[in-house]
Amino acid sequence: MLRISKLADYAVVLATWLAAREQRGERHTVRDLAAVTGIHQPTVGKILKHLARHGIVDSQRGARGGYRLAARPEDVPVAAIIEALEGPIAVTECASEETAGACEYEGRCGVQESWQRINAVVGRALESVSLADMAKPGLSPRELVPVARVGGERRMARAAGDVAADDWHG
Amino acid sequence: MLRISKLADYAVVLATWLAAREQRGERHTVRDLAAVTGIHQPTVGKILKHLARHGIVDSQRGARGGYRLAARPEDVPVAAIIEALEGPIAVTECASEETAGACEYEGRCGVQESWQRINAVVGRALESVSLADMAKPGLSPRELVPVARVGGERRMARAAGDVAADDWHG
DNA sequence: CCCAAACAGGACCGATTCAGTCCTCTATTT
DNA sequence: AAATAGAGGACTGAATCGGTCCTGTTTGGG
Repeated sequence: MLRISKLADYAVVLATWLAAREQRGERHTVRDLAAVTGIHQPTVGKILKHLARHGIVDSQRGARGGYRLAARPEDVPVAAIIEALEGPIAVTECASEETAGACEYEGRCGVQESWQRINAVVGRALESVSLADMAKPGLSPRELVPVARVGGERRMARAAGDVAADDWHG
Repeated sequence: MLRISKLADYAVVLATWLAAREQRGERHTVRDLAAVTGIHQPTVGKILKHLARHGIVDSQRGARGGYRLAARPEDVPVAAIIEALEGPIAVTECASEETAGACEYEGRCGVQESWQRINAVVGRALESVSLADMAKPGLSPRELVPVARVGGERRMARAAGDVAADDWHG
């Protein structure tokens, strides 16, 4: 699967919603956000607390309090949202600096360095998409190029970059 | 985390090992592979059965049997190994065609299309790295470019593609 | 000054998923 | 025929995760 957690998924939805109506710095309460997104209120609360702790949203307590985005939507990469909920992005255990050394096969598996590079590619893909990008769908919905599999020819150079940078803002 | 399963991780290690000594089509038994990689024998067996069912390795039963890679290492993307163990790569539930429609928020979340594109980027990153790439570490270990986070400037165009295609085979 | 609104922080449990093992069957070689 | 080796699937213990709840603390309004 290589899937992000549900909480992180919800977090992106919530943050994108905030990004879409980031007007005059208005705050939105957990109750309101739960109502408009359909996500259960306690879960919304938990997620926003995480985002606030990581400086992605700005919170205010008390009556008339609530949350709003702490930065401009263009400046908040999706990767930051995911990391706020799940910690550093690491496709394998040995791919991140934090958990490197925890693998018992380290040193003799021979693929650690390769994983670190794959991880960098994935991380940058997520880093290259902002909340502003998430909020405006439908720009150049170009048909995705079919990809060769086992036994096929050498594969597309730059394919990842094409989608991440060109397609998106094309 | 955004992490692949341990089984998929082991699978890549095993397949890479096979790729590294793909000579004269020799076969390797589960016992031997377990011995050289340090992974427990039953686990190695389970993984190779999955890889065989997906046509990634070629198996032969009986005395003098064993496994070998079914294609040239350059033609086997890491993505194929992961998919053999975990199913289609899908960063979120709504990102893959198979499980699309299972999300109760579908239609009103507004980020489904964006996720599908992110998923395509990640999938291609994994598709662009072959077992041959995994087997030869150390080619152009260029320092990774630091990436701007929340509040930073607009980010690197083509970064993902640079790493996936250029750095790796550069 | 007090009450209500709203977030902060963390404990907690139930369910799901995953890793790992085992058993039986089939195929191949000697 | 016997030994070797994979095929296929069932099963279980553990770890993780999603979701809820409870108790503070802060803020604004009457």
